[in-house]
Amino acid sequence: MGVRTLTDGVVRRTPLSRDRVLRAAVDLADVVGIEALSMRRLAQELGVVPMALYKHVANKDELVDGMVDVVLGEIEPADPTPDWQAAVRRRLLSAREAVLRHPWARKAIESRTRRTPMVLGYMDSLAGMFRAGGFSADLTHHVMHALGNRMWGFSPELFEEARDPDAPPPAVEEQEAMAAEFGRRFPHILEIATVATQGDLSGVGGGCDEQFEFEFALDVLLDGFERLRVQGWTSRR
Amino acid sequence: MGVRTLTDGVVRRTPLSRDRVLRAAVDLADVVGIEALSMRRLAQELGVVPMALYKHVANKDELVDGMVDVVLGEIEPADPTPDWQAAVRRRLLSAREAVLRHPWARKAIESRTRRTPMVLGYMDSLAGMFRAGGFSADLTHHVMHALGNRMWGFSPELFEEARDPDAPPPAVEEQEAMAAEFGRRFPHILEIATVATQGDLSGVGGGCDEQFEFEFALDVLLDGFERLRVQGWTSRR
DNA sequence: GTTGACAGGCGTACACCGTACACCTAACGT
DNA sequence: ACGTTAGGTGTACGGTGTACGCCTGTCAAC
Repeated sequence: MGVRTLTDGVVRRTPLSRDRVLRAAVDLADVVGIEALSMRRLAQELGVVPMALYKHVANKDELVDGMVDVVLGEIEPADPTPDWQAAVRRRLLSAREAVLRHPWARKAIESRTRRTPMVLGYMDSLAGMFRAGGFSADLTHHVMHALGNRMWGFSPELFEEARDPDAPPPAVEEQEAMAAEFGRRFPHILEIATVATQGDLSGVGGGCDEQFEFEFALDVLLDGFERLRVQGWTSRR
Repeated sequence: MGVRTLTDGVVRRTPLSRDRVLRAAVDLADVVGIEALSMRRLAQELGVVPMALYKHVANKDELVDGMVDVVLGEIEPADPTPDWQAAVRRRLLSAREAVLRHPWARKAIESRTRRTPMVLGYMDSLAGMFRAGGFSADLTHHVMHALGNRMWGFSPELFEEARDPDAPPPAVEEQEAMAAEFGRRFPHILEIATVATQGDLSGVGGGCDEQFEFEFALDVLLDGFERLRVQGWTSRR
């Protein structure tokens, strides 16, 4: 025991803290992905026994909640602008940047159900931007719902690339046969993919410019919102 | 062993099949929720050993894919209408009904990454409705992305009710104190909730009419789409 | 100083999960 | 009559989250 005391006196770990745990979790998830993030793995990364984490985090769900809060903390604060549309747009693109820095954040946000103060704070400030832009509380409410997950800076990936990266590209003839069969069954999707990739079908679905899609949808929504606002839209009740 | 043969001859289970497995999984998930659905539990429900399932389903992911396909099979097929907007609207509301019948479907669809033929078929037919309505392949592409998960008939729940149902309602004074604190930190959300619930704050967030929110957002999008269509919108490339 | 509370890290243990692998058997085409 | 095979069985492995009790270093109060 004396020995332990001695070495303890020399090398002392910086003690854990909720903050250190969350940061480590974020860093780990950035590297290995959210599905490979386990309490055990995280503990190992921190040079600590798994149960030690539970002194700082109630359970894994709360850990993920905290991780989301960390990401949200990276979003630039709202800046006051007379043009609500530009302001909201800028804010959401900033949120998008934060989310894109952490590939796991999308899934984490989608799966979360608890609304932490951080989450509420963000939503509140966003709602405030609409209010300041002249939206009624009523309209603001529905507009927030209409934004949905896009208020976190992402839209669902319709064609998430499930391509196995180290699988060899299939033979040309086989590829053509599959394309033919595909085109017979799903002609419109083929057509869309052809247009989107300018004819290069070698990675159907992987060729979507997600940033463009996000801004496209966002602008459709914001324009629609503005139209409703100027015409004094109100839910009849 | 003779005994076994004898009883086997008398009571013979109807054999498993991929279809029976999927249906049982859907029914089970309807009752216990998707997170309580395990291969073991499902096998038990079917009166079979867990590994037996793997003769009909490659793994759990594929099982869930199949379950989603079952739900998608409940969506009413497209009906040809000159009015693309009404047709799409009707279709998505039908999809919504199917998804609402299976509370787990939302999460399952969100988490799925593989696009089964059934999924592709649905997306293809939806894209076809836009094409038939006069949308260019280009615009159809982006419009599908903009729909996002709403094409499956649901939008993200911003305020999923995390309320513990058997927790006793807090004392009135305590509730008021919390409301006061809440209002100080999140004034706009409080405001919105007040409007949405007509002053009854006894279940903030739980009072949203999801159906209304879905249709509201959908209409904003569809109207925006129509506007882009008539003005001949095209992505400059 | 001594002591006692306590915050925080440790170790063990449990129940559950998905699924690889070997086996056994009933049904069927030849 | 017989080999093949589809489909259900049993066992086992490595992983998960986390409940519970212990042990120790720190620090406030006496």
